Amino acid sequence: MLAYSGTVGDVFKALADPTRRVIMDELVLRDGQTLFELCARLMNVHGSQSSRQAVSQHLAVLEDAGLIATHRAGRTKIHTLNTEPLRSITERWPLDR
Amino acid sequence: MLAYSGTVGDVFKALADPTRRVIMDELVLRDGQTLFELCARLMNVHGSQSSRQAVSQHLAVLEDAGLIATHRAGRTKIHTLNTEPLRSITERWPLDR
DNA sequence: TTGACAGGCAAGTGTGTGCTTGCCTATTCT
DNA sequence: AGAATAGGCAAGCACACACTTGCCTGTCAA
Repeated sequence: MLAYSGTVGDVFKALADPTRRVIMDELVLRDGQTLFELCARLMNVHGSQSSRQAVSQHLAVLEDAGLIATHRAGRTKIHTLNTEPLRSITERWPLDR
Repeated sequence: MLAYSGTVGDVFKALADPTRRVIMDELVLRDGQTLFELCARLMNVHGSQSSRQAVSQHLAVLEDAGLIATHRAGRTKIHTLNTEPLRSITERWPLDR
């Protein structure tokens, strides 16, 4: 039971940023990472140079769009991928013509 | 054989705008429309209030992203939908987990 | 309890983007 | 030929957005 307030447009706006797409890629590789883990992996694995605050704001956008879910574990925050909103894309504009 | 110069990110940026999504919707309903036809239908059918120039610029963005193809017919320009770039979305972040 | 760790909040900045405005080219009709 | 039609080009404006900066809150270890 996921509770996110994103509209359809928020999904596209969220994915319009290249850094946020890389975050999605990284969560596909390893789901359930914290903010610091994501920061380190974005730098080392993906060559991104985003600061912690920048990544944090990107994660907030992705969460508002419903593309990731979060829950706190102690002093860390676990980010989990949710690709379900992407389904509406191919449903809206069918691929087979 | 479609020739468009759009990158992956252009597809998302193109779909991040609500007016452009409505244009896509309208082209699903009735493919191969001209600029003026699209302007009229956006106003009457979809309640949009975009000017001719605004719609024209939106169509250019969609064409750069490879989401529509165009060809001239006399003094009109026919816009044809192409949903193929959308396939890369679900391929990049698979839906079934 | 004190310090380090993980993250959040809010204001300010600079670039990007959607839209308008004004004028231009090309094609069709009478 | 002349006028109307269909669309293009380019400069300017206003707002949105990504990012920084600085400081604050909560959690764990010593």
